[in-house]
Parts: sequence; structure tokens; C-alpha cells
Amino acid sequence: MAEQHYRIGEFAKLVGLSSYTLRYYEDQGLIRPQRDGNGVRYYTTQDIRWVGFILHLKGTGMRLNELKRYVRLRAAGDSTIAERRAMLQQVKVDAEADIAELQMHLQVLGHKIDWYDGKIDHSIPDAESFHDYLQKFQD
Amino acid sequence: MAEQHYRIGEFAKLVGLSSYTLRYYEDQGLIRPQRDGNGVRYYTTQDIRWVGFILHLKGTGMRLNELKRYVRLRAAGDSTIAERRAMLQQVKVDAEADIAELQMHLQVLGHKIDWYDGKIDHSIPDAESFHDYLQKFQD
DNA sequence: AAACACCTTCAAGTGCACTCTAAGGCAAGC
DNA sequence: GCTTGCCTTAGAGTGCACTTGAAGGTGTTT
Repeated sequence: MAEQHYRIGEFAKLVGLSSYTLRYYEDQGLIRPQRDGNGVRYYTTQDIRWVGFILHLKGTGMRLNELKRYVRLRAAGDSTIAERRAMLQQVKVDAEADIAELQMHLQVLGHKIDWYDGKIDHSIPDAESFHDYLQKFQD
Repeated sequence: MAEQHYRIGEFAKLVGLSSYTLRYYEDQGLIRPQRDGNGVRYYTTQDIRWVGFILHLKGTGMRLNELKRYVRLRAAGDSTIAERRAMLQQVKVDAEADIAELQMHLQVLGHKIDWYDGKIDHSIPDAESFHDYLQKFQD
């Protein structure tokens, strides 16, 4: 049986992007769908995987410009593998730093929530400010 | 000794925001600095703490609009503590979901990096696509 | 007296990634 | 034959959070 292929509307639903966005990504050189005799786009299961990967990259904070560079390197063949690996590594390091920062902020948020709980059930004296309370966690 | 206070330029450096942004935040009702007889803004150590907390909230993904609402509740007094707590709790839950998603994307990214490593040192056969390779981690 | 940091209002510009409209046209299905 | 879904180019609009500029002013320091 021939490989599955989808027109833009169906494909859009499949990958969770709008047709607009798919055409936009194509404009930007990120996707290269096939065309039938009438110029209508056809996407294959390969394209599903590729868009899926794009979404993973975007999901880790990669920008369109970096993505474009990545695609150019990919198109240039195996000689660019080391460079592509380095790009992904950088994205990974950055994303891990983002997570660490986010968790740091979350920790303060958590303390504030606990402080509110203390205020609500009066286990924290009325006079104790959040700033005072926070001092207890300086480590 | 009187409490420390800073003019906008100094304060900006102190908290890592621009003077523009500080005036903008004031416009938006997030900060209420004092003024001297000439109308010049003065920020106190209290303001440092408050801006610090704002930055924690922003750092966890809270939007200016939510922040404004939070500030309004705060100004309304202790009767809004439960509501404020609920807001922070929601922000926390959302941020934790963001982290989980980010980590999921990062995992794929990590696999891709490993796959590149395999390609570079030829421990992965040339014929094995990333998609094939990924199947090994379906659990 | 000039430089500097601050003040005001109001509006426009920036960056990013879409998102949509306009205005025209083709091909398949009911 | 009409609707639906697709095609094109070009450009405008959206949302968010700033960021800057214009154009005038005041007060303090050198």
C-alpha cells in the first residue's frame, strides 16, 4: 500500500497547527511538502515526524531563526552533523538553565503560599511579614 | 539611621530593570514609589523586596494582567488573602506543567543528541533513522 | 553655565510568531 | 452549478511587554 498522505487541512489537525502556520513555516523554509499535479500540497508520515520534531525543538525554546539555521545545516548533509549536535546541545543547556531558574522562582512562590496558609490558620503571627518569614529558608 | 532610599536610576540598576520599565510598571499600578518635594521618585528597601517578588512572579510565567489583579487584591487588604493564595497556587500549577512539558521536549532532544553521537562515532548504523532509534525508548 | 538626572504626556516603534484578510483563481464532489 | 477546499501574493493586524522618542520642564552638581 502506498504511503499515507494528507492535504493541508487534514495535516493541520493532525499536527495541531493551523494551515496558515504550515504555509508560513514552508515560507520560512522549515517544511517542504510534496505537490500534486494541481499544485496542491501533500504531506506524508515523514512530514508528521519532522513537524513533530520541530515542535519538540520549539518546545525547548528554540527560535525560528535557529530552526532555519538547523534546517539549512540538515540540507547540507552529513558533514554538518557535529554542528547540528552542537546547536541542540546549546538549546538543551539553555533550556535546563531555564528550568532551574523557573524552579528557583517556584520555590519562592511555594513559600509565599505557605505563608498565606499560615496567615489563614493563624499559625504565623500577624506581625510576621513574608520577608521575615523567608529568612528562615536562607540556606 | 533613616531607611535607605534610591532614585530611579540607582534603583533600576539595583533591581535589574530600566528606568523606563519602572515608570511603566508604576503606570500599570504595580509599584507605588514615594516622591520628594520636587516630584522625584524615591524607592525604599521595601520596594526592592516588592519588585523582587514581582520578578519571581513574572519568572514563573505570571502575566502583567494577573499581576495587576494580584496588586489590586493586595491593596484591598487581608480579606483577599484566600483569593491571592488561589492565584499563586494556579500560577504554580501552571508553571509546574510548563516544566513537565519542557522536560518531555528535552528528553527527545537528548535522544537526538545521543543519536548524533552514534552517527559521529558510527556506533549507530548509517541506515538507522532517528525515528527508528527513538522506538527503543517507547515506554 | 553647562551637564546631569530627573520630571511630564503621548505616541510610535520593536521583536517575535503567528494570524488573518483581500482578491483573484482552479478542481472535485454533490 | 454551487459549495468546499485548496492555490497565489502582498500586506495588515494581533498580543505581549516593553522601549524609545519628541518636546518641553525642574532641580542639583561641577
